[in-house]
Amino acid sequence: MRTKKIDINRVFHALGDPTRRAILDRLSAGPASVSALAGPLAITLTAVAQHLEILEASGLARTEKIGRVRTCQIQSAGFDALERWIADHRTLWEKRFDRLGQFLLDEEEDE
Amino acid sequence: MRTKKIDINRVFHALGDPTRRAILDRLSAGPASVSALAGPLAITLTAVAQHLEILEASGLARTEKIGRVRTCQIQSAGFDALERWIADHRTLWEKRFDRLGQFLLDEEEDE
DNA sequence: TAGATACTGAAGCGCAAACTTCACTATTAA
DNA sequence: TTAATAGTGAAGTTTGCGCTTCAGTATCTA
Repeated sequence: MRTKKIDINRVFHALGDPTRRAILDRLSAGPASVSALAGPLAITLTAVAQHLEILEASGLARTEKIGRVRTCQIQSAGFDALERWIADHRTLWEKRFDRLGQFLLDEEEDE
Repeated sequence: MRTKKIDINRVFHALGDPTRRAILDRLSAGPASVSALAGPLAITLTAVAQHLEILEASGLARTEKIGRVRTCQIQSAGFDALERWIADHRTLWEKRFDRLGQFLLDEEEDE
């Protein structure tokens, strides 16, 4: 199964906005129409549609229009890319890390 | 060991900027001074310092000034919070997910 | 067929955020 | 003690982004 290529830059930008994360929260509970998403958010339908474009382009959501209703749902591709990015960076720096040093710094931080 | 509370909003905002991710890339290879970080980036020292403030506030980096040199390094707290967020949201929606539906959608996507 | 519903497109507004400049302080080196 | 280095602080510029309005189009319902 081939997977669409995800631009990690888009993913981070998409997740940087609280409203878009709220939309993803809502979609976590299951698919929803654009109107349903707009409901609890105090913004216009247009604004929601714009957020959805960004979420789609980043691979975090997918939408499909049937009749006059556009149904939206979460997509894993964006999340996969994000987890990969974290894992990559983590291994890089954890490898060369002075664990004692960090431990001491963490202790000191608890003032 | 008590851990400092991380605001996930700050984390996402911090990671939303490519320059800040470049700084983290560089810090993955080990600690660096502000000047060293500014070197390869085509921006002023002041700009780098501003990015570092944001990275610190989000728990993605820590800095310490010794003499006239401020040394910067990666901090795990921000990354931990990020991974937690992904894990939380993933389980939420994966639980109620129609796997066959997604499979078909993924296939269709490979045009 | 008429009206309501569900969105779309284009254009514009306002603010936050990234970046700059420049003057300044503190530390180290000659 | 002079000069160079490393970074800080405040203030201003500019651009992008989230949002709005408003005028459409397509679809469904009575």
